[in-house]
Amino acid sequence: MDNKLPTIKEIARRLNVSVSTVSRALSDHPRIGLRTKTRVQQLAAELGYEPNAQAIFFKQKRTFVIGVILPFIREEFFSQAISGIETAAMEHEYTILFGQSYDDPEREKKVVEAMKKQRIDGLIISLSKHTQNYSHLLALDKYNIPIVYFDRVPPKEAHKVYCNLYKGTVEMAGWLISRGYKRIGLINGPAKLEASKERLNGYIEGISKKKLKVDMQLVEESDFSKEGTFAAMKKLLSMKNPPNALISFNDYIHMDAVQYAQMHNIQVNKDIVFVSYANLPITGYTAHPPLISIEQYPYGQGEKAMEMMIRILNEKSESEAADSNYYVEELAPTLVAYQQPPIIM
Amino acid sequence: MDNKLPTIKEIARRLNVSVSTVSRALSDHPRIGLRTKTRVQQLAAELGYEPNAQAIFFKQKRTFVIGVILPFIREEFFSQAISGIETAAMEHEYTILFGQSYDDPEREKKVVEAMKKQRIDGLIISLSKHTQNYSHLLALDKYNIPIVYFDRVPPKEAHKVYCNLYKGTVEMAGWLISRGYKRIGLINGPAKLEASKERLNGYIEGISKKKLKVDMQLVEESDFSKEGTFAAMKKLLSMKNPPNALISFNDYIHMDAVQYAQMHNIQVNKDIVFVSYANLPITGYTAHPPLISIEQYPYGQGEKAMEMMIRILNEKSESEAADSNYYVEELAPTLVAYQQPPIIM
DNA sequence: CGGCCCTGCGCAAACGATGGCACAAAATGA
DNA sequence: TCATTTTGTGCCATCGTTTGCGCAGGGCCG
Repeated sequence: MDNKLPTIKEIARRLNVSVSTVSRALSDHPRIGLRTKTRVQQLAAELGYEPNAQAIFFKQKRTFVIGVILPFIREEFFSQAISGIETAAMEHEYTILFGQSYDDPEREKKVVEAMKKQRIDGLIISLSKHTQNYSHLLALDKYNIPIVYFDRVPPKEAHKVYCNLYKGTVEMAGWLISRGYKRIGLINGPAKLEASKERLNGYIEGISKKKLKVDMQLVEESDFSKEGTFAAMKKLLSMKNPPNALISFNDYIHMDAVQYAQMHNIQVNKDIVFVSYANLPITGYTAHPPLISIEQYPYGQGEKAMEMMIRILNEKSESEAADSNYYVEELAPTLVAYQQPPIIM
Repeated sequence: MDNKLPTIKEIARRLNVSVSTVSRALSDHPRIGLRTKTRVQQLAAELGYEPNAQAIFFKQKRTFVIGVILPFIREEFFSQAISGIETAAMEHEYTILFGQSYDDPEREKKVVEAMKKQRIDGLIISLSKHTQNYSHLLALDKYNIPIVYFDRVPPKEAHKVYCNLYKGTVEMAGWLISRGYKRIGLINGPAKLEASKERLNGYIEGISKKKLKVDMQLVEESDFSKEGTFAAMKKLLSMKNPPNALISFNDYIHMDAVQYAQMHNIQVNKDIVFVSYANLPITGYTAHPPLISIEQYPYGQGEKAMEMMIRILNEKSESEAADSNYYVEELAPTLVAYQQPPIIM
């Protein structure tokens, strides 16, 4: 009944050697005699000894735990991202402490604090949409906990991995225009979000580049709710000259927009061509996936973020010295076509 | 540059008191004088002292970390489940160590071992589909790490939370039959899975109960791949007397089955009525969601699993004594109808 | 005024493992 | 044969925190 876990002490006691000898024998220290080493290792195996990581980490001031905070794991983008993170972590013997912000800065703060308490070695985070204040994240600095941002990254200097959606949007607009779609609508997110600005700027640049003029009436905002998207669609569809192509902020807005269009007898991808960001597998099951999508490589972003983190941690332990420069990895998004649209004009 | 984190020792040194006094002052011990207490607390606040959870947990042999292992976080069922788990955990100041098995027993084992190394306080797991050997999980017993199984639970005695899909399937078959659908197909998972057995037994019982005879030709298996499901569909549709209703193992198989049907000019939910398990939100965006679904409350299951875990941990610390009986929470699944089917006959 | 209790605090052990240093015994070299 | 090196092992401090116990000084009671 005395389920005493075997410790290094226990082994030492039984073998009548000191704990340090056992410690060294187990880590194959060259100064330990072969006989002793064998005896120790045998008994350890027999007892099923496993080092107490807690104790080691405590002494070494590392936990081999990386915190990961995402807005919503239920969004496929993020569930793929965390899979990339996890896989990279396992390869390097790190584990993942998980938390969601639900796009709520308060919750984000709480989660960050809980993780700080646990003394994670580093934090990988995709910011909540509404995070403006970074104090909870800056507080990690004091604890020497590096942060790698991914996907939803802050504008400031920092370690980060992200897709340049500005460029992607420019390309997407160009793609549509070159196929004859000149009235391109955009259902964007709330204007103050970085993610919205990127898309809008890309949209404007993409259209201007083709010598067309931008009609801001074709740009609407959604607050990401179905109602918000429906309202945006209503405005767009009630125009005298409605769009014949529509860029949606992401696949979720895309799906709601399609739903609205269908309810109003619009022929999806005929009357209006729908395109979107993300390229999530689920859209493949929907009746009308976006005609083209901007692939953002969530798995790859996650993987890269984790690898960046590990690089940072290794450098930190190598040299206490200055590491004042930041790693930035910008991925070029790719246009993925599900099917060819009719070329008009 | 000496970013020394404030420790209890540092405070003691500065205030010329002993560390124990500081420790007690911070935890509001009654034997510490008001003056000292205030001085300590003030300096602690000033230095931004935060207790090193690592150290405390190390001493107390608890980490306040619960491991969570899921097959695939990208399945919405599981992403909802982990949200329930996380929320319940936060309420009780626990954090979540996350890992996926990808339905691979080998990987599951690795993840379990990594978590054991981290000395999690408990493990919540939804088993990999193919896990037959429980040795890696039984090994946790030695470390006094309790396990709560959820959703995919083992047949043996254990702490568990799950939906009784046997009952759900009986109901679902009855529902179909009472609306005139008497040739009910079933695309099940591999026969050796517990989850498949439940469904099959429910299917048989549900049909027999209505005094109909079971036609095993209507039961096919899929290995969960699109190809597997397509093959199953092909067999079912090539029957002389094909089914007019189809139960799919889960929403993912359902979606593939619908896709196959559409490719073969079957009128979905007319020629054949499709029903499924899970009731995931994404199916709402598909062209043909299942007509009815068995709601399995993933969020609730997750929440309950975490609460059960906390109960177990609390009891363990209260009494070292026998806790030989297991908690089992069986949820009754609910039939959810998206739309009414035509009643035939 | 002596014994007793309360108040306020410090000492030190403990948690599990690591690693620098010391030291004895054995081996080597001159 | 003695000095020196090598080899194998033990001692002890350390990480940050908690906690049982001890002890001094003051107040109270009889």
